Amino acid sequence: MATSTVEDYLKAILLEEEREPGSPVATGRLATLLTVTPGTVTAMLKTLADSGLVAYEPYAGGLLTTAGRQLALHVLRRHRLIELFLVQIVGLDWSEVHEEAERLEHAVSERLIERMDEMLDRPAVDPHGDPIPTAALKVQTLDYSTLADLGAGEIGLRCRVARIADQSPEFLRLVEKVGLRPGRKVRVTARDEAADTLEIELDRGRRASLGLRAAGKIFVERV
Amino acid sequence: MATSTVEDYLKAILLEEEREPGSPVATGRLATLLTVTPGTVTAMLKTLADSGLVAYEPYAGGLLTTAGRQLALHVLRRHRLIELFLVQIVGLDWSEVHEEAERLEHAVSERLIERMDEMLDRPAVDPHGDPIPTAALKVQTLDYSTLADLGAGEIGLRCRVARIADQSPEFLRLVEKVGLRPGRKVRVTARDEAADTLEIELDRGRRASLGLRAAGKIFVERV
DNA sequence: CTTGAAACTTTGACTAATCAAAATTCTCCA
DNA sequence: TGGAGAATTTTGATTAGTCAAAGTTTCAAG
Repeated sequence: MATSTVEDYLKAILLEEEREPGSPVATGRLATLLTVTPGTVTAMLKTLADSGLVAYEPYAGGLLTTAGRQLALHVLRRHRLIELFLVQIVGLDWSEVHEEAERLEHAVSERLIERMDEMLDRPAVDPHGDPIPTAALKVQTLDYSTLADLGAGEIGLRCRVARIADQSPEFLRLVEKVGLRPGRKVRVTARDEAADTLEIELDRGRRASLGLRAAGKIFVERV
Repeated sequence: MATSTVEDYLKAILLEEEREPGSPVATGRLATLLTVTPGTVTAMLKTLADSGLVAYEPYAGGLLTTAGRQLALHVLRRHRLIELFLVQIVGLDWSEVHEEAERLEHAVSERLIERMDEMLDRPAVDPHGDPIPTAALKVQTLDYSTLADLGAGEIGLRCRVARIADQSPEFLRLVEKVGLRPGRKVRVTARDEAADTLEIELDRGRRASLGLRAAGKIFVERV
C-alpha cells in the first residue's frame, strides 16, 4: 500500500503533467506544490522510481509510469468524489471542501467511495467542474476555453461557466461573489487591454469586471 | 497537533480505563489492543507522559491526565459520530463502519463533525448503542445490565437491546442474524448453566439460544 | 523468604519523511 | 565558448514510530 505521502506526490505529478503534457515535472515545481524542500523531492522521486511509479531523470524531473498514473487517478477520483459528496450531501461550502478532501482522500475505503459514487448518481464532474475519473480510471477530457481566451473576436458570445481552475478558498469566494459558479451563464461585453480587464455580464443583466489573470482560470463552454 | 498514532493510544487508554475505572492501563494490554510490541508501548507512554497527556508509572501502566482525557474524548466523539453518519446517511452496514471510522476519525475537520452532528440531530448513541460524547465532551453514563446478568431471578422480563459491547464484524453479524440489534425487544426464557447457554425470545415469538459469553456483551434495558 | 515465570523496560537498529547547507550540473547570455 | 546564476542533487542530521532481543522488575507460590 502506498503511504499518503506517496499518494500526494503522485497526484501532484499527475496534475502537473496535465498542464504540460509529455514534459517531465521539475523537482522545484513539486517542491513548491507540496511545500517541501527540493532535496526532499529528489529523494522521493528516487524512491518512487524504485517502486516503478515514476520515470525519473536526474536534472530533468519525473513522469508517471502506467502504474503510477493508475494510482494517481485513483487518488484523484477519491478526491473529487469526496468534494462533490461534501457539497451535495453534507451541504458544506464548495470553497472549503478542497482542504477537507485533501485529508479524507487517504482515509476512505473503496467500499465507501463506491457508495458515494452511487449516491451521487455516477457524477461526471466535481463542484469546480473538474472531471471525476470513472471506477475504471477513465477521464473524460473536456475542451473548454477560458474567459480570457474569449473576448478577442468573440465579444458578446453567450457562454456557460464550466470549470474553475483554482481551488484556493480566496479565489472561490471571489468567484462566488461575482456569480461565476459552474453552470452560470456569462457573456464577455468588452476587453480592455490597457487596464488588463474584462467586462462581463451575468444572468439578469448583472455586470462585473475581472482581471485577465483571474479570467484565465474560468473555463467556459459556448451555448 | 496530536498525530493519529497518539490519538489511537489515547483512545485505547480511555476505553480501557472505562472497563476498570481508576486502575492504570497495563503496557501489555495496550500492546495487544494496538498490535504493537510492549517495548513500543513503553516508549510511547513516556512521550505521552512528557506531553502531559498520560500519567505513567513504570511497571504499573498509564492513566489519562485531564488533558489526555479531553483529547481522547474528542477522538471518541468523532469516531462514534462517523459510525452513525455512515449507517444513517450513507447506508453502510453497521458491521463494517467501525474500521472505516477508525481511519476517518483522524482526518475529519471540526467543521465536518459539527455538520454531521447537526444532520443526525445531535444523536446520543452510535449504531452499537455506545454513547457519543457531546461537543462539550460530556459523556452520558448508561447503566444497563447484560443479557447474561439477567436470567438469574429475572426470567421472562421484557427488555430492549441497548448496546452491543463488541465491534468485531463477526460478532455483529451474529447479532444481526439472531436479531438483537439495538432497539429490539428481547426476553430471556431460560438459563442452562450446564450447557452455558441462554434461551431467548425475540419479537414475533422468534426464539434463539446464545452462549453466556456472547450474552455478556449484549446490554439491555428493562421496559 | 526465595525463586522463577511473566510482565515490563532498555538497547540498538531500522524505515519513512523531512530539512539545511554544501556540492554539482545545467543553461543561457555576453 | 566560458562563466554566472539558477536549479538540482548530495550529504549529514533529525523526528516519529516501530521491532527484536537482552536485561530488569514484580509477584505469587512454595
